[in-house]
Amino acid sequence: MTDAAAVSTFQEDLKKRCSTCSLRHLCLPLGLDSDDIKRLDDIISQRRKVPAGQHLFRVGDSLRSLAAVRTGFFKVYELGADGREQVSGFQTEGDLLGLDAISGGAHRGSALALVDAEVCAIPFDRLEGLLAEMPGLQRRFHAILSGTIVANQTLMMMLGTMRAEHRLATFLLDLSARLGARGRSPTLLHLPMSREDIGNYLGLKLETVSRVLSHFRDQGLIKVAGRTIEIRRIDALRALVSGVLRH
Amino acid sequence: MTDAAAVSTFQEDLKKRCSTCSLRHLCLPLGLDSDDIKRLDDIISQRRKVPAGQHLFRVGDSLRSLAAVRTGFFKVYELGADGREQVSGFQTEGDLLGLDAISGGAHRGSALALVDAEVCAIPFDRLEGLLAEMPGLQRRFHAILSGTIVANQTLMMMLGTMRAEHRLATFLLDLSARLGARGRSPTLLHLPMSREDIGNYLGLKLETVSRVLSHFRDQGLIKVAGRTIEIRRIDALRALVSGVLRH
DNA sequence: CGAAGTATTGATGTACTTCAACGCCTGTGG
DNA sequence: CCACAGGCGTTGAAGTACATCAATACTTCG
Repeated sequence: MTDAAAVSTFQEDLKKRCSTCSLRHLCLPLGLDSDDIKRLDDIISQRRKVPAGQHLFRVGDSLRSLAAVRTGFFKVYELGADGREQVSGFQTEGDLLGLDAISGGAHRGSALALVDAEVCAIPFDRLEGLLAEMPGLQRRFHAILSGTIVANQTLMMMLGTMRAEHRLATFLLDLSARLGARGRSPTLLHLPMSREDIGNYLGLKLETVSRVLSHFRDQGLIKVAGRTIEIRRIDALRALVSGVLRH
Repeated sequence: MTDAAAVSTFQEDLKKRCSTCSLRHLCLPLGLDSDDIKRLDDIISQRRKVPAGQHLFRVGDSLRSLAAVRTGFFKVYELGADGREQVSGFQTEGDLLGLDAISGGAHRGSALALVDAEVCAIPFDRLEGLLAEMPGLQRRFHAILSGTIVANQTLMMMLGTMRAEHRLATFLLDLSARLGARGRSPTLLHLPMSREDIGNYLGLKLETVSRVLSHFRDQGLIKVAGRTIEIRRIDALRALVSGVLRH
């Protein structure tokens, strides 16, 4: 077996592991050699189950590990000065949790499992060591951090300028795209969070969320059955967001 | 001269350089040795002037360098699908520009100098190389990226839940704190941006910004003279934000 | 089944927007 | 020097999108 073939085999092996571990976006395609793969594998092989309703971490917990979501759904929220809750995001398969804790060393928010979930724990100190030695991984990690900044800015734009309908449409399309990218149905969504959580995330009240969903349903854009939503006319939702049907 | 003393001297030297270069937050305190300092110094020593009204970069420009603001004031904004502008932040002395471009390699927004400005350019490929070799610098850089995420989440919370008065108060306090941390007056603010820019950033219309500022003025919280604002009762602004005077 | 949490829908209230008029400042040309 | 134009900011009046309050239905689970 040639070296190249050996590397290739190892990469295939890693791909499988990462696939089951929902770490595709971190692991691939990095151009790793076999040693690198072993060491990365050691680090990311720790797993942890989090039952529905339990926290993966809470505000103030010190950062030991980042977590990559393998299965399930998390809600990350913060508490304002006056105790009000603010949902800052929903994480599912393939998403990383804990990035906000890198600055400061302690978690800024709490991560609650909305359904039974499993995560891969990535000890941060060991990851830092690997980053220094693996330029491809370093680049990928920076891209993830930067990508999180971009995603937040997109949400900011939404909260700053969009009307309720646009917000909901954007939310549904974003979820659809993320689930689709992970091999799930992009049209049949099982939202594990309440209307109130959605509203909180989008800067709306739960009644408004409900009303807008009903409105979409009446227009034939979606089909609503409790927390299961089927997107029927994704093109129309996109048109709504991009302003073609504005006003 | 002992090694320790040599290092200390070099750090002092770096501190001076970085101070003039507004890079204190990147350079210190890292525990660098003399070689490291030289190499970092090489990288960050490139400067560039940007006259008022000109762009440092525009959407789509490929990322060559990050930029640390030395003097002046920038507005970073993006264009939505329908062409509407969305201001995503104001950067001044000591702030880094271009972090959102790390993922994707191209700038997601445009950076416009609101007044004559000067920046230090930090070639990104060379910075990446240094990060791999300098653990302290790597950690600091990750902290900055993560800190940007946190700052954006704070803004998100603001846009999602706060009322107009709270937004303006938060905006003024944030600006005051940032300027104060860089040795400028925390109470006498020269805002180089228009009311429209402020409103855009905060998710409000320019008339609302004007009204709220007038309201603050009538309450004796601030003194307004065009784009110069003097904070007179910073405690009252803080109380407003923290919800003590809610409703 | 009953109870509690969650979702939908309606009626009313309000914070912010929109539309509009006017004042202030800066620069430009006669 | 004054006249006038064009930006920017302030203030008022009317409109609207969303919040709030409230009643009813659905869903889940002991």
